[in-house]
Amino acid sequence: MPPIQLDLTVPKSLSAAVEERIRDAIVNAELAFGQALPEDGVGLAMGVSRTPMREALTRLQAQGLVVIVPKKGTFVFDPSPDDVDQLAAFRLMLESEAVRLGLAVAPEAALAGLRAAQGAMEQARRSGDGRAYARADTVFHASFFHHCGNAYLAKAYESIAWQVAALRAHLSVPRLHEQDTSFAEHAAMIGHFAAGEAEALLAILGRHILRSAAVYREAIRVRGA
Amino acid sequence: MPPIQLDLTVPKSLSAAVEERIRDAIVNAELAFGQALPEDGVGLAMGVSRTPMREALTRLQAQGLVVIVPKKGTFVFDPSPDDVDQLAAFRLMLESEAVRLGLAVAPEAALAGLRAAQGAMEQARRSGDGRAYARADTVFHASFFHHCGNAYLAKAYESIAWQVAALRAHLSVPRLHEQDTSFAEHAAMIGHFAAGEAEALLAILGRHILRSAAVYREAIRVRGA
DNA sequence: ATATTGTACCTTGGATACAATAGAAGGATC
DNA sequence: GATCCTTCTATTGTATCCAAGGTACAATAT
Repeated sequence: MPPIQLDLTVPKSLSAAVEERIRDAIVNAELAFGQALPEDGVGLAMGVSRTPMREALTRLQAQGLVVIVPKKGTFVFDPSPDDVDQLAAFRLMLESEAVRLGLAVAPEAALAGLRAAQGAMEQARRSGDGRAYARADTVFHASFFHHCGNAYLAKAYESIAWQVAALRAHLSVPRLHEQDTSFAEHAAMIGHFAAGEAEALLAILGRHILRSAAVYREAIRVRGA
Repeated sequence: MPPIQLDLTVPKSLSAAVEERIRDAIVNAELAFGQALPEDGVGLAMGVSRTPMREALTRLQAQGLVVIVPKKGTFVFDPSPDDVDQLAAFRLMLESEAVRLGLAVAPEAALAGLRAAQGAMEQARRSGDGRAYARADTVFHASFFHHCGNAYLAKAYESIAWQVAALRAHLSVPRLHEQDTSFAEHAAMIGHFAAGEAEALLAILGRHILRSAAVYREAIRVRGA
């Protein structure tokens, strides 16, 4: 007899719910960079008290999404152009390693994840849903880490992935040309991954990441001026 | 008239103090792997209430030093042999990149840090202070990150450095031969760093890290049996 | 007019009380 | 004697209260 499998939505704690909600708000650009987040502001609006709110903010700080200034308050992170560059460089390092490990450890599983994400991206593109495209983009890159076999590497990526997603949401200029280039690059990466051609893949990945970083840096520079 | 400049030691928050204290206890092997840390246990012994204790534990979880199980309790992290391997592989990746960046960005400053740490190691070795040697060892490796010019890379290292230190303290067999090998390797790394010989340095670094990982893995395997 | 000071208000830091849940112990029943 | 059910305890999750630090603005003295 096959084992019974039931889906059970575990009642997540309030602090976890608040954390997710605020994170969504940040990565979906509902909250502006630098926006203040008083503990009794957002929390009371959701009907929770300051305690779970504080926990949520503490964890969000660990994810780099908010900055807590002692005795002053908590604010949505506000990256400088230099931050964007450093973030991209770090991301490129992590993702390159994840690609190499994934090819060595579980190429089939990783490839399946990549193709699923690509399918979602294609669908989003056809329906013109920019937000869905961005989500699928996030899933695509996360696939490398889900199958790299190193939990620490994956955790490190998690610690910056949300910041990257937030940058995408805040600063992406919805130019169709950009999306075309991006989509083509993803397809090319899948091809190289399937063929086991690590170096060719990494070359595209590097261009891919550094180009988007340049876009974000410019957007921040202009906005800051 | 020049502006008045006075040093004032800012009293750190209770939660920060508790966090440091518990972290010290873990990395100095005062607490065993898997040891339970109820919120009202350690906290009350230090005269603080559960609130700062909870905050401290939350942050320690982000540093990988404790594991919080919902509704069950908080426990000192308890790495498996596989964890040790993954941790070492991740650490090697981070540190290799830090070395490359350090050589490119601020070689003099990094070199000064390395030499200072080496001095401390030598002194600790002469006085036979194993704990001081371990601390200096930690400082040595941290030097690469303090001068790599990438805050995200440095932060990622921080998120695992304490775990590495804890492994050292819990599992290091104080064999003099090991310390001799370690000391010689550090010296060789400084030499290669000063000469700008990245590849030679990285070769030693790889051996250095993977060898200690092998020691820790074996120690955990034996203890677990 | 300007610099300083007093003050009100806002925000976080910490403590305590209460609610909810998981796990263990113990007893009753078959 | 084993098993199931109950109860009890230990621990975390959440709410609320008080204290302390920080900011901004108005009042005041020079």
